[in-house]
Amino acid sequence: MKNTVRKSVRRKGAAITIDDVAVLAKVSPMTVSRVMNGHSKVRDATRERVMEAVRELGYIPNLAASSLAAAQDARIALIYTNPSGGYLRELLLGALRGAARTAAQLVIDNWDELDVGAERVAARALANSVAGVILPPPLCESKVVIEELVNAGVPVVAIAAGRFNHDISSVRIDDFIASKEVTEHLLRMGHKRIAFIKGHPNQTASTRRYEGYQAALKDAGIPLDPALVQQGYFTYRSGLDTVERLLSLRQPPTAIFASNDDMAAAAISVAHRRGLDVPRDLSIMGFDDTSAATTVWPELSTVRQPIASMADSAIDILLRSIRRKDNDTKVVVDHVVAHQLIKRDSVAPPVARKTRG
Amino acid sequence: MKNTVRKSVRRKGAAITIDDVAVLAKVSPMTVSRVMNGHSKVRDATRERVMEAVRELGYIPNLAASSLAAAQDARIALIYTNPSGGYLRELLLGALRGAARTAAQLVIDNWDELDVGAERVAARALANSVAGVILPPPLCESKVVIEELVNAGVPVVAIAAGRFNHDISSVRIDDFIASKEVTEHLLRMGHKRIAFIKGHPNQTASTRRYEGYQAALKDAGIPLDPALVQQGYFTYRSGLDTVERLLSLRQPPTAIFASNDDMAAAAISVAHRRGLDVPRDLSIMGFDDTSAATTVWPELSTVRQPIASMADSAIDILLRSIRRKDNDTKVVVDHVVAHQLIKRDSVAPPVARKTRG
DNA sequence: ATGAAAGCGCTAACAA
DNA sequence: TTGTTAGCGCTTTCAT
Repeated sequence: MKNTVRKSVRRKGAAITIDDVAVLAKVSPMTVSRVMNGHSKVRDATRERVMEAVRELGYIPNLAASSLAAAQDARIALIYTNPSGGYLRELLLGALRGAARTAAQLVIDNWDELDVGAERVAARALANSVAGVILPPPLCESKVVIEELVNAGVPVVAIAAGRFNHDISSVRIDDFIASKEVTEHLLRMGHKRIAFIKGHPNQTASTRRYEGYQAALKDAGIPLDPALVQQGYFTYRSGLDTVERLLSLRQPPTAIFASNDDMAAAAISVAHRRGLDVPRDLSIMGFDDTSAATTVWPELSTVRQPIASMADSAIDILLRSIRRKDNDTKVVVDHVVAHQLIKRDSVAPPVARKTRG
Repeated sequence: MKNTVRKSVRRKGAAITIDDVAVLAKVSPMTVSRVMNGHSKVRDATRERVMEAVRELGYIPNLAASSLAAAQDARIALIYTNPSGGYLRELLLGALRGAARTAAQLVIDNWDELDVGAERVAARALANSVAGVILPPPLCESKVVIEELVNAGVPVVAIAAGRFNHDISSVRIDDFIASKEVTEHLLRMGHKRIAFIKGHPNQTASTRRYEGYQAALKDAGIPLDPALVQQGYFTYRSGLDTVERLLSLRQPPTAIFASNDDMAAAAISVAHRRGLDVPRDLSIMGFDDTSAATTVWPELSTVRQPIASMADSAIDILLRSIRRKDNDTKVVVDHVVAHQLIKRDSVAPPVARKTRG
């Protein structure tokens, strides 16, 4: 019949704290803290004892307390525009995971309706309220936003920006190589007339992907046919329009490489409406491997860009430079991660066609 | 030339704290706290002064500190399986917003690969590590998961469960009414042969939607044709198969009502492949209004289920019952929110058809 | 209506 | 290698 020791006037929950563990393991709370955080300077025997107590009590550290104490509670913003399809979902999932892992506080915001002036104002306000910012395209290429943020000394990481901009850190794949590989894959299947649907012109990644396509053709000794290159905008709608045009050509392509999955999905739709079989009559490839790629029939061959883990990494990078903030060295890194060619069902060798005339 | 008062050995950032505001506003930190939290007992003049200081300093409260002090730092889990399309994205966005608003700590997890035994184990572990759980379908109908969680006394809220289960709270729309309205919309347009694609049989919402369809037909005096009712599974793929069957009927439907947007999108795809124009030759309606609805052409008429704000509400409900945990009264609520019929381009009156024979 | 004191659970710095 | 002390920024309780 032991009395509950009321340590204080307050104390709400009966949650297990570091002190409980410390008592059971017969060490100081500090040692428990060290064990939990993987600090090396703890004797193995001690560590074992602590872990045992942790397990027995089902102890889970209070993130709020630890961030507060460690002054590590960084507020990180993820600002997006154009919530294009599965892209945002991946982004969120990754950022969330990173935030949970590091006890960072994630602030998500949408700046869809902002003009340049409003963007500047918003960026300035943002700079005052967060310790770091994650910028997916197309925001990661907004001069005013970056300028405001950088001037305010807020570390920024651009996700999937297409290229490294030395002002801010970036996490990206090599869009050029990836795109080249896609084209080469199509080439290897025997395609000669490969159309390309460009992405939104305001994004560098679009350019890089186009360059990859060009490079592959050049390597293969195939001249680029301007009629086969169409300007898209990463939207499903723009895919619809451009593919219409492509398939109305007197000499239509046997394969279409769209700069993202949404436009590739649109290509399938148009092909079907015209009575074409995919991939028999027309091969189609996308880019990104978002959920759109597997929500169409046939499923899209595409390039996997690991958005989620890229967002996760972005948080690490941000946190590193936030904590180093005392030093005067500005840390800007360019983190290039591996992409992966995903072969599904939207690509096949071209069938021999009756030639006109 | 005043000296910086180094309050302590530590102190990392130069973040603005409640004390800074208090000094500027010439009040105690406590009053600032009250103003920030909207407590009523503050004189208007005082409140004004504080707000002024807050604005001038750009003060933003430290969530970690406030949750710690208020002992309000609840860890809330959102467990999902079947990351079906835009659904998860909405869910995340809403939950995130709610978590940020309330300083709850969100834990996201995927239980896709778990069998019943593993689910039970996972649920038990979960019960020990979080203060509340949000369960979207189909998990919100898992007997073992709910049982473990409820037995452990962890408050749970089911999102979009289709009906209220008195063991746990729920946030949902009225699937029956919504579905009835969809069918009535189709009926009003003049359709008589309306096919229905059921959702996954393991989800009550599927049943409710089917019942709404039946009720509308009955009210209109139209007998239900079993051939027009197909079993789907909420996946794009299942939509493909069922619509194939539907359109191969000797007397095909003039309209298809799919239990979610993914299957409706599949319907469009199949229609196009068969050379049918949507909506001229075939009207199609979806359900949920996820991103899939606007990532197809023509854009889908559908029912908007406000998943994001439902997730947001779920956090409130959870928090309320977590804080009330001291009391012995268990709080279980059924929160039904409004849905909305969204008319876009996939529905039109049926064209007169040549009758056979 | 406002303030003072105390402490939420944890960890950085320093000491031993 | 381990413990002690002080305090992160905020809100509770209690006093005024």
